[in-house]
Amino acid sequence: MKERARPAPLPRLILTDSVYEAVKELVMDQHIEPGARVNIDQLARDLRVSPTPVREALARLEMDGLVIKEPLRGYSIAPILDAAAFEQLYEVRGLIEPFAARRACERANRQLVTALQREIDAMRKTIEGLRPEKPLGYRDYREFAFQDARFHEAIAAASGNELLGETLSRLRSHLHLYRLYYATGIGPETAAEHEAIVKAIAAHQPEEAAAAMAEHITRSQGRQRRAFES
Amino acid sequence: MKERARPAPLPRLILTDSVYEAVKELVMDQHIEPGARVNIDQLARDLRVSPTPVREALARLEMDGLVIKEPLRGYSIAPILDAAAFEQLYEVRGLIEPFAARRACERANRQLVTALQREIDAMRKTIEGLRPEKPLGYRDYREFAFQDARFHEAIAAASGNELLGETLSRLRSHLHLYRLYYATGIGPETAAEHEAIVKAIAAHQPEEAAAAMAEHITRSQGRQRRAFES
DNA sequence: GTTCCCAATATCCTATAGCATATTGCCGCC
DNA sequence: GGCGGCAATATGCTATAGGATATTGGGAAC
Repeated sequence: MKERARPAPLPRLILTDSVYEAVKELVMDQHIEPGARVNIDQLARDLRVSPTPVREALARLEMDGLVIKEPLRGYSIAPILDAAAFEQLYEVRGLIEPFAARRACERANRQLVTALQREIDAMRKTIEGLRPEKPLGYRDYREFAFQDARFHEAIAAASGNELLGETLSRLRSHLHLYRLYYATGIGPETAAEHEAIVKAIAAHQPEEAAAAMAEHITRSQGRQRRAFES
Repeated sequence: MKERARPAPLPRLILTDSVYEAVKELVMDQHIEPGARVNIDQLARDLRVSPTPVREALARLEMDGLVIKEPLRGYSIAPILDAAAFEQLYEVRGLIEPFAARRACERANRQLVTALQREIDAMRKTIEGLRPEKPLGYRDYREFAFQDARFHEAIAAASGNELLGETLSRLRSHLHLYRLYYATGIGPETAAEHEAIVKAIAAHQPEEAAAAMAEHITRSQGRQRRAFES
């Protein structure tokens, strides 16, 4: 028989998936800075896995635009969004998201409204939980960014067009944008604008919902842009 | 010294990229049918490479949605578009492409117009080159599909928003859609509709360009849908 | 002092071997 | 005759070793 003394280094689902998520978090949480080289063997040792799943994970992340592979030099973390890419991202969001909001409103039911409202409440709770005297940790920004993302994803999913939601989450720059939240400052404006969108959906007014979403995207762009230029 | 008698099995750029393109063509050209299992080792032997680049290529293709990975069963070719996904694809295209056409028209110059016109002429040449008595080979459909794709990509690229073009080409279903061209039938309608778009762009009429593109998408959807239901 | 060349190093890329798990066919049992 | 369990097989997953190439540092020549 064989002895079973191996310490089981990771939770073990599909190793490649675990590595993919792990590296994604590593980048998004600023533990690796943009432009830095990524050594495959080193990363494999750190995560206690073999290089093969690391390679597969990096190949996926390259499709996400989060890392860049140069022919015989290896992988490196993609640079942060520049001003032009930032404007382009919001132009595409401004095109897609109001459309998704209109569709979602046309098909909306009670469940969707309560789910969206629950997300808003959670965000308000996060904001209230912050102590002014205590500096904001990256976990605060992280939580806030996730709540924002979940709200927008829920609307896209409710549009009845799955491809629309996929297209939105594939906007590779979303991941980079997450990093920007660090500088954005967490304010109650986001929750208020979300509230306006939900109100229009609850009233079954598709055009109002689309307009509220467009307004939200524009204002969000303005907030991020201010933080961006500093 | 070392002897150099190795036969150099592939052109050798970056092996992973070559495998990626090779598998993509294999699927798009119907050499592997949807739903079929893909054996990594077998594929590696066929292409005369080691399993590692095959793994990386398949990981990328999974992000494209062209193959599916099941936990401990391996990869298989993604199933063809169903009717719902087909309608969703055209809904998204109908949202994005007229916008791209409007932007491209606003920024258009002489070069763009001539480039687009050249593409249309090439497509007309392809159509005229077909002999009625000779059955259409897959190379004919392939050539036609590529010309159509190049036209749309050129407009998206000219929009001034790179992300718009990337978003469009990332619509994973485009690859699947290519397979549909086999059943669509090649007609002169496509070239004529392209012509209308270019005419609007040449006249610097952004709204007309957007309308012409929207009309083209709708008609294309109708043509494909007919072939789709057979 | 600067530039060019060479060597040493590091890293990626390829290949192969061993392990774990899912699947399939067969046999026995009910 | 149908069903459940078991064993054999196939396949994907992990790990490690060796070869090829780009990069970097030092030394010599100008």
